Amino acid sequence: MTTEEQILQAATKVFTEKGFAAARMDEIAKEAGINRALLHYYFRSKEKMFEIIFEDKFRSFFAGIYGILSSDLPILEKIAAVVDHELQTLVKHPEIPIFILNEINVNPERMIRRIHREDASIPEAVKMLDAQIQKEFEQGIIKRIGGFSLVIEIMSLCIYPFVAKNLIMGVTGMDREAFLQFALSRKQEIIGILQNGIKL
Amino acid sequence: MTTEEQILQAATKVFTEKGFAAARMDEIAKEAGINRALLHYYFRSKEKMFEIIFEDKFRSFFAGIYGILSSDLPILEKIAAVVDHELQTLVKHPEIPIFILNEINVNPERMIRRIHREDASIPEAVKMLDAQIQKEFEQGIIKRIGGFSLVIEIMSLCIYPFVAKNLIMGVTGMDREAFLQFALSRKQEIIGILQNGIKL
DNA sequence: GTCTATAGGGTGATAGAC
DNA sequence: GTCTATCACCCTATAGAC
Repeated sequence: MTTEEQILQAATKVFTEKGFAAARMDEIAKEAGINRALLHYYFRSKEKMFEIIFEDKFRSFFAGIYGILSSDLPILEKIAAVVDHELQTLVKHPEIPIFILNEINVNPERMIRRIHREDASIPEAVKMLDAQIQKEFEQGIIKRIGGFSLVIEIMSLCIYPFVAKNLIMGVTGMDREAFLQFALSRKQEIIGILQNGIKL
Repeated sequence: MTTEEQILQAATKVFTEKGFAAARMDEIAKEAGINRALLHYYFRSKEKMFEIIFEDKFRSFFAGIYGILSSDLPILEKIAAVVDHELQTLVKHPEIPIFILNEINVNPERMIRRIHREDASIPEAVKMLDAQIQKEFEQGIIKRIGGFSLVIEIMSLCIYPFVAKNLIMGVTGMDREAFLQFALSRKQEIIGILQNGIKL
């Protein structure tokens, strides 16, 4: 692994654990096993490093979802596919949600600007979903619901446990492994709840 | 309002907006319209101030839920009551979830210790819920489900939008008022989804 | 109680040797 | 490319006047 990759890996760990404000360049350097000055040699500033990592995490989290949302699966199957994909991603990267959501919270304007620059596809995906729901509703397959509400419900059920991961682990005494297993075990339950909610 | 109250109010605002690490004593002092030194006169350190505010927020968020969870309402009504109470609290204090969850994330051990000291009632509430579900299941009223899963599902559907508040507002263009209205408007939908999930 | 001034320590960033 | 040394700033906390 190159030094640059070592640094990025270390920085990813520290930034996702502590957030931008509490992260220390010194800790990143130690984690990477190199000197503090070298971080600046490769990435110039803490801010630049953070931006690279944030965009990478943001993309890796939302990539794939649009593909599924805009596929031509019938809505009930689409729900199952999105939930499946979401939980797979979350189990692989359990730290992403709180990392992204917290940074957006600390600095909403900057983060929203960045997201808009990166990715204007969320509103479009919701529109397409609305159209599909309308169609299947007219065909008498499902209830009429809002595409946006549906997306929020899917996200809520999938993502929230990961946002509250440390609270859940602390309260129940689960370790990391047990938590991930618990999160995955809810898949069919979540899909069932969502499908029940829109089936006639 | 006394100086102490002014400080607490200002500190609450800054801590909940920025989190502990990014919050600045100077900003709190300016917000309170007083001198920085006075913060230390009243509260000694940033940490002490934070602890007071964190515990207050944590309590005000969970207070009331146990009462409802351990009441003798049938489970379907209990769900409606919890969701109603939760959304009321969230609309009044929309900033609490990400504040609490993020601080737990940055410093899990310390926060979990504090929570255990404060409040050991979550596991008990879950146990009682399990017993009630078992009873109503045997009476043929509802499906058999896990009390813990149910609690997670309620929390997910109620809390997640508030955790993602700034993302949702940024992506949709809603302002604060519109967001709160949207969040409240989901109440019946959430209750319906949850009740459907356990009705026979 | 409230202020000004400043100590004291940490943190991001840079200069310069190798 | 990688290091040591150091700068310059920021931030919490305290001392001391009023």
